[in-house]
Amino acid sequence: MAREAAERPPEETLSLWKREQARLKALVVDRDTEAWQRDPAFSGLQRVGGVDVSFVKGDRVSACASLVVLSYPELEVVYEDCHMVSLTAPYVSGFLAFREVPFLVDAVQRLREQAPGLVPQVLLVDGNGLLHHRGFGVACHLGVLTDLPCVGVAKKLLQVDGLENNAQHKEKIGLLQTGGDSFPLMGGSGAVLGTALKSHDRSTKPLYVSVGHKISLEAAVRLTRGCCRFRIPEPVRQADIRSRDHIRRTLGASRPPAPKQDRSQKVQKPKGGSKELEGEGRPPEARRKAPDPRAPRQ
DNA sequence: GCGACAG
DNA sequence: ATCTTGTCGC
Repeated sequence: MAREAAERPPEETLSLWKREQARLKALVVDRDTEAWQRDPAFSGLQRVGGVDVSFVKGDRVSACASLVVLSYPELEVVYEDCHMVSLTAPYVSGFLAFREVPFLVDAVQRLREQAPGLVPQVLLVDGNGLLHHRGFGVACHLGVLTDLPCVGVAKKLLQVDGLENNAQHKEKIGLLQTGGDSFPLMGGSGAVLGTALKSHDRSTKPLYVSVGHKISLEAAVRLTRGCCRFRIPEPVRQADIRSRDHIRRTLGASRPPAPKQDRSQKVQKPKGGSKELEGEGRPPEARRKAPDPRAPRQ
């Protein structure tokens, strides 16, 4: 039971998945469709969503899918939905959507039913959009299935279509100066597949932003930048933090004995109902608003 | 056998 | 993805 969530799918399944990706790819809209996307200050944008799926260590099928909605430009969480799910597909590079997207679509559906007024105007997705083996990453997949504008935000460069995380690439990264600086990721065909973005002043590793659905790459990059308090855009970061928290709470009660790790030295647990973290430990120049997302000065 | 490999 | 403590800096 549920072995399919752990084993690599047979080639036949991958073929079917590729056909599905090709079919849905024809429905992707890679340009701005909303008025706020064209506005220099994104005026009209009020809600940005973030999705993520966290996993249970040592369990190949249990996971927590989360969808959060943040106000813009304040970036405060106004909606949260964490749901434990049973995975049916394994992770295979290039097919991430078949593992995670069904649960994210479910979450969007629940939101549409329970709080239509809080449905986000755009979703930031952990993963790639057009920057993908077949030009149809998880951000495109979720966008097409929900008809919501989506942006792909990956933490690592997916090396496809000639893109490589080599010395030259690292050199360009080193040239990025301040938050908002970026450079295009050009595929072998000459088409720009995405953008490497320094999401804030002190961040060594860039974010790899690409179009998911119903948004232009330029707006996608500006929006991502506008959602960053730290390196990871707040919507995705909150979705991640909360889904992991949900797992801890859910597992904490129904989990065997703690493996009793004996560090015959130091180490002591806080042990209070302390909830630490969660954005309040922010830098000196704490912001009330997101950084001005207007086009990079150059 | 070796390198790659979003999450 | 997951595990994991401290540590250095603003």
